[in-house]
Amino acid sequence: MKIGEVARKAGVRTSSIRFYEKTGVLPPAVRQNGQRRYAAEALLQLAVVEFARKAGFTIAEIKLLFHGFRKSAPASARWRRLAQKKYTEIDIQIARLKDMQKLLKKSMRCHCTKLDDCGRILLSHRENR
Amino acid sequence: MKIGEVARKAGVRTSSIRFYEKTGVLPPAVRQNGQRRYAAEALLQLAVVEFARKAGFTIAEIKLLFHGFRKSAPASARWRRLAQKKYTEIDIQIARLKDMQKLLKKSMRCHCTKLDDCGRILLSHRENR
DNA sequence: CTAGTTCTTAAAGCGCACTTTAAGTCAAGC
DNA sequence: GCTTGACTTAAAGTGCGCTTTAAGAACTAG
Repeated sequence: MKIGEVARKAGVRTSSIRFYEKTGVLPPAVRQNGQRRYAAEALLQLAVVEFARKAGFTIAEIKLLFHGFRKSAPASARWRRLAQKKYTEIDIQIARLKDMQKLLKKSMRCHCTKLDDCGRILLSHRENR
Repeated sequence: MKIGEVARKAGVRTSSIRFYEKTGVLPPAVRQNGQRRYAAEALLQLAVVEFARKAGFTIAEIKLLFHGFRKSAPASARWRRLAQKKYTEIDIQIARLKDMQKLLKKSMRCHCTKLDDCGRILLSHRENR
C-alpha cells in the first residue's frame, strides 16, 4: 500500500504518518523508488497509536510504548504500567478542572461594579492561592 | 512602583506584566524616563488577571473581560456571563478526560504479547471511535 | 504521451502563554 | 565616577502535535 491508501484506511492524514515515522513512533517504511510502501501490519500499528492518542498519551509516551526499555516483557505489561500512570495523571487534571469550577462558581456570586473592586476583594481574602 | 516591585508583590514575573501590556490585557503603564511606573491599582488588576487565569480563562478571554463590548454593564455581569460559559467548557473537558479513563481501564484488561495483536483487536471491534 | 494525481523532502507555520536573549539605558549606593 | 542591578525593546525560542508549503519526482488513466 502507498501512504495515501494507508491514511485513508486508518482515518488519519498522510502528514501524521510521515510525522510518526520521523519522530520514531513508527518504523521507517520500506521504499520503492523513494516512495513508502506498507504491509497490512502498518494498519494495526496505526490503530494502536490512535487508540493511545485517544487515551491521552503524548507522542513521547507512545514512543515509549512501542520502543520502551525491557522489550522482552509482554506488550500488555508495558501498556498496563503506562496506562495506570496515565490514569492517575488524568485524575489530577480532573481535580484541577474541578478546582477551576469551584473558583468560577464562587466568583459568580460577585456583585462588583468595577473590576478593581473584585481585585480589592481578592487581595483582602488572600485565600486564592 | 517600578515593574520589578509590582511583579514581586503580585507574585508574577516582569515578563508576564510586559506581555499583558503588549497584548492589551493591561493598559500601557505611565513612563518615567522610558521606564514603567505603577500605582497600587495595578496590583488589583493583576490580582483579577491571576484569578481569571487560575479559573481557566485564556488571555483573549481575560482581555474581553477587561475591555469587552458593552462596558456600561457592571463588571460582575460581564464576568458572570463569561464564567458561566467557561464553566460549561470545563464540564466538556472533564467529560473528555473521563472518557479517556474509561478507555484506559478497559485496555488494562488486555493480555496481548505483541502490540500488533492489540491492533488486531482494536480493528475487529470497531467500537473505538 | 500527456495530464492530473500522488508522492517526496526539509523547513516553516500554528496556537497558546509566556520566557529568553541581546544589546543597550537608567537608577542607586559607595 | 563607577559598578551593580533593574530596566528597556524587538525578536526569537519553548513545548506539543501536527499541518502547510514549496519545489520537484513518480505513478496512473486515457
